[in-house]
Amino acid sequence: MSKDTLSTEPYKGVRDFYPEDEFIQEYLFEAMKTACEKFGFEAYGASVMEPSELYRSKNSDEIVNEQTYTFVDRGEREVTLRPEMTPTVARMVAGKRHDLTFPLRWYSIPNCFRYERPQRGRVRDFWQLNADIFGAPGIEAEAEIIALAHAVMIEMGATENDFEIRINDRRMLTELFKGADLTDEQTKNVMQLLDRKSKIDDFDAKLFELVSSNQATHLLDGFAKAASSAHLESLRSLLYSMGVGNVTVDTSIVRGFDYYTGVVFEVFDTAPENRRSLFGGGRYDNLTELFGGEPITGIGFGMGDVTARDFLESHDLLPNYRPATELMLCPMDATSLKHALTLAQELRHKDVAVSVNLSGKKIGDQIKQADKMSIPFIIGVGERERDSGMYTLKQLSNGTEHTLSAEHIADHLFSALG
RNA sequence: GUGACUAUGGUGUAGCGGUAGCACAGAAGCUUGUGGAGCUUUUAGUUCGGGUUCAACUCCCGAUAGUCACCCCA
Repeated sequence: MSKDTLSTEPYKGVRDFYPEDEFIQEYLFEAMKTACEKFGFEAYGASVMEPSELYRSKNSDEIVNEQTYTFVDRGEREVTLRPEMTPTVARMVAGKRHDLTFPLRWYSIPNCFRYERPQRGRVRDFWQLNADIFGAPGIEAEAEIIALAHAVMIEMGATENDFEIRINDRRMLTELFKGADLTDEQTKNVMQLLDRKSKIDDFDAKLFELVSSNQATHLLDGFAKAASSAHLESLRSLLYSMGVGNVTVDTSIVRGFDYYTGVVFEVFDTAPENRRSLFGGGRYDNLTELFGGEPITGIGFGMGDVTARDFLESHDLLPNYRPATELMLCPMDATSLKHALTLAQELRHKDVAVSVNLSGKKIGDQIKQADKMSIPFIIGVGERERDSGMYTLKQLSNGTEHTLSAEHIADHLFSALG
């Protein structure tokens, strides 16, 4: 490998999806899509490029988070590849607020970009299911969103034993912080500490470093008492009645520190070797205010493809690869190749996914290729088939063969595939 | 951004301070209409750059890349 040849490695932190990988990816997206549509959500989409202003904080000119891909275009406009979908959907909803019918149920599976150091569960180009309900302030919307998150997991083949949904309510914290008389700065720091609580073992000591001992005592007392709230208990019992049984209240769930204002939740893997947060979401009330007008309340979640994939892998839930191609025609000579091309068209009209082997190799090698590609059926096409119009459909998985006329191939193949 | 660990054909792996092996994959051939196999032949490698040494894939330093953790996680 000399230095003047190009590397075949993808760009740092991004992935290639070879057919086997793409197959899993499509399986994930299909599960997400199926669950969302069962819940009455409509799909939307947008460009990966957004004006950088969308990610600037209101007060300062700085990008809210430095971990973005940002560039200047030829018209001197500053452009950012979306690091998340929520500002985009807030922009879209705010822009058509008078035309849209609320409450709105929308979902999308966009790819997002973050300039971060890659590691397990984190890449620079990832896909994320975003599902949100806008304009429904009640507990029922919260139940629907959490039930949807649950349904996505179930759709991917998980059982309730494989994961756990932990819910909390930020309003409990807001009141507690008010009671302890925390400054905004302290609130932010305590939130961040709380978010890491399960990962560290000196939570109390750290808390005393952040706030005065009176405040810390007040907070710790509050954390101990605030095991739940009437709202959370109602939500949990509502979800239970909807068949969502693996919900627990966990007052340490805060979801980082951003726009969440009410109920927040996080989905955890219950596998002992992988007890981490898979994804989460919550209620946000002020997201559309950047665009003016009356605020629109929203609740939603985002589920990344990387952690979803890791979850399926560790629970042995990944689907087995199956190629899209159902049948390969294996011509034995040049004349048969032309014949195979017309036969292929005939079968394609009947919705069979047909490939014609163009290698010119011997029939044995062609079968080998089909087998390696996991294509389930082959038909050898030679002089005998051309003359008789009868073809032998061979199923490679078990070696069974059936000799059929062209018009019966499709039906036979589909019934064998099930 | 900080740190730790790793780096051998395309892939997965041995190995030793003194000629780099193996398996799979790839290519060619034998068998010529059911042959998915077998056999033969063959292609292809020590990440890069310094240093120590008579001699470095091996030891040391640096770079690069990957992995993992921290940070962050919108």
